[in-house]
Amino acid sequence: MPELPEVEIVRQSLDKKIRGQIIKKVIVKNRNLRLKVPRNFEKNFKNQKIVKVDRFSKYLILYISNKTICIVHLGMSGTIHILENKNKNLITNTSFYHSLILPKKHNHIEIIFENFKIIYNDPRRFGFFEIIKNRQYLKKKFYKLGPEPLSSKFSTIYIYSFLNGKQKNIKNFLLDQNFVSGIGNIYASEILYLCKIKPEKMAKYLSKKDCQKISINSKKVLLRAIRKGGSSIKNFKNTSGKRGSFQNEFKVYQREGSNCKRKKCNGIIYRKTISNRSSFFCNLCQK
DNA sequence: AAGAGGCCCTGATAGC
DNA sequence: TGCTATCAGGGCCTCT
Repeated sequence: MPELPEVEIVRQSLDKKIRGQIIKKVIVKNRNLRLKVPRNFEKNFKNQKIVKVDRFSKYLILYISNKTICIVHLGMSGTIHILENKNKNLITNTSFYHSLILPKKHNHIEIIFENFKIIYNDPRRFGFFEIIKNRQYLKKKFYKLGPEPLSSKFSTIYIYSFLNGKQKNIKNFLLDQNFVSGIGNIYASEILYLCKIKPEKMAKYLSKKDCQKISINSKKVLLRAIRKGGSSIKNFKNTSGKRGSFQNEFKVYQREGSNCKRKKCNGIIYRKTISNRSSFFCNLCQK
């Protein structure tokens, strides 16, 4: 569910809240996430300090004082909530993913600190928590993934040479984490709109200029989304104004049947299923 | 090797 | 009201 900007917003608020804090206890209520939560998971955290909350692509990386690393992936429906001790009903709303009311079901993991606890909620259970004992393994795990779209490695040359001769549409490539890591279904559509490239265009037909547009617009869209606090699609009940607002700026995503936002374009936004995922695009200005 | 498709899971919504 | 079908922001595995 969350793409790079949303995970980054969670990272920022989580780091602010738990960096330097000591974990009193961990409770796992359901181990059946996408990866089975291991038996020694709780023990690994007890009385340890959170050194830092980092991120690569859509993965959160928790550095623990005992030199282990906890990787968290939110999957499609994972959310993190912060529950303060003083007032059992108060949930700190530090990012768009935090609702003021804790969901009743699917609260799978609790990490308890002295004055508050963080709760991992995930109805679909596509997310996971993984403990990593050495950094070499972490490197190995991320090594096979493509560069982040925000990094300088995601350059015109990289894109052009990677896609050279590839018999697959560009939309699929933007979702392919081995090509570029962190873009998901919403931002893939938004990026291609800004590039004026239709999602079904075969990668091998992209010019260098197209690749340059992809490099530039990926950064542009994602950075703006981060500044706007990410995109909040689900309407949480009783959330404060701290939800993300990038959904208000979508040019194509979920705008099927609406007019193209480009001033001189009379196009209509279409939705088409490509490889089992929805793609949104303007029928006129994206070629 | 590259590319297509199925699958993991629950919940919200639309249509009959 | 209650059924069924479809869709949802991800990523892995298998088959060709």
